Amino acid sequence: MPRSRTEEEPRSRRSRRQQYSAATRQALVDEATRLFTEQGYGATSLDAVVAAAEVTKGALYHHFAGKAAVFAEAFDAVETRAAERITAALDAEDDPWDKARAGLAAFLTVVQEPEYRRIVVQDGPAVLGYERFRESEERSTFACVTDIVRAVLSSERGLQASWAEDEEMLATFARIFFGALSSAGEAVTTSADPEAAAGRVEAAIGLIIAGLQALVDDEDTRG
Amino acid sequence: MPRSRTEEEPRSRRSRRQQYSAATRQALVDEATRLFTEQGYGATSLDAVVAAAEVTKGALYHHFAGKAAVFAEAFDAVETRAAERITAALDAEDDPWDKARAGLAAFLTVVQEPEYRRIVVQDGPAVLGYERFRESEERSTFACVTDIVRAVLSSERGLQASWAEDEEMLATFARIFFGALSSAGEAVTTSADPEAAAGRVEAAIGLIIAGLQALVDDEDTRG
DNA sequence: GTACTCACATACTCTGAGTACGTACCCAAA
DNA sequence: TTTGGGTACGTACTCAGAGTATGTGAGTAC
Repeated sequence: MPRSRTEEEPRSRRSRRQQYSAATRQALVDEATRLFTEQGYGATSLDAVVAAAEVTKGALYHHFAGKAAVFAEAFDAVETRAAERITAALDAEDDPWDKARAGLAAFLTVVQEPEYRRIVVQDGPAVLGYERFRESEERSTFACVTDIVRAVLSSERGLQASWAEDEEMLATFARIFFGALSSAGEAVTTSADPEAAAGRVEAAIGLIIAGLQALVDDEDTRG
Repeated sequence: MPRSRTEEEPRSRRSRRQQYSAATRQALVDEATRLFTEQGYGATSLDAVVAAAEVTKGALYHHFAGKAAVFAEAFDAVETRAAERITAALDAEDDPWDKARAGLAAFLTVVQEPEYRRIVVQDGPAVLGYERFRESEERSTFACVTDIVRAVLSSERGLQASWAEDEEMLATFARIFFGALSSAGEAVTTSADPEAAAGRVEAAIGLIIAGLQALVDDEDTRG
């Protein structure tokens, strides 16, 4: 039994008009994401986007400030999905080192996807500007890496050296690992044998981590 | 005493006209580099470039295939200079570990310069395409890192584990360190206190390397 | 029902990349 | 010295595409 129209409607908060509007906006973002991924930002015209979404430029400029704003929306969506997937992989593990391994694998998977590679890695910095690019990164994928590093450093079986409590040193380590993983992911993607390349990356990262553990062990044994 | 004009002129290979032409081309590249650095690729019009170089679009399109070709020329120049500077820093050292330290410092310096940040890091991938971007990188700065890693791995005081001879593993390590350094350089640049940030980066990288050495030492002591 | 507003569509402007073509000057051969 | 040709530009254009101004019709509130 529907309530009075004058009050707020809890079942469907948004009016029909608002729902249509949201659908139009979503269609624009979806088609833009697809075209940006296939052709890149520069080679994609807004005419092509609005044609694919079956609307006109008027609709696009009603919802967005301009071409860059559409891209920003697509960019955020892709980055958010990427971060969510990595986070999900992390949440499936309890042990910090298992988290690290799972996160590494998830990261390597994500950075190989066309949407992420084209929109985030290739066009992101140029279109959004490096500053804004970095901010988005900081909130999503980089945050994942920071979580992993923090988990490893603070675990009982982890690295307990004095620099583990230094927040800035932690950020530095996270930044270094993040760059290493991004670059490594690129190497995996462009490799002729991605499986083998991923194995080498995991082995190399594993060695680096084992090395850090060895340092801690040496400290422990010496007192 | 000038020779016959019909023969080749060894002292000045290029005719006056060719010299003028080369100067025009160079002026275009120089001004384009400056404007691309200041405003970015997208916001820089070719009209602004030719105006700054005091020529017309006819001259530009005589020398270059288009806007992207001008950028590619500027890009290559910036990357080449960066690689030369890092190489010079490496050549000043003999010991592999000193090379690594000097190379790290040189790398961190280079990636902080506006030309490199804007043209290579920010706009390079989008304008040239990731494929071509990677190829240029491979020949210049990434080659420097590979040299460092190779030197360290093959030195007597270096890491002599079995994976040191594996070329693909070497490339993987180089790729990882390269990404780590690039990302770390970014962190240094955007830091409020770049000096301190650079110190943290060098400390963190130093720890990672020390960890790898510790692994080798353990192997040695055990047999 | 009526006035009002939001969500678009249409038709335009305008910047900037790329092109077609004209021209002056250098250089080599006659 | 002349002449012919090719190079190195300059000039004037086209055209695609981003952004804008304004019209309009379907909701929505009262």
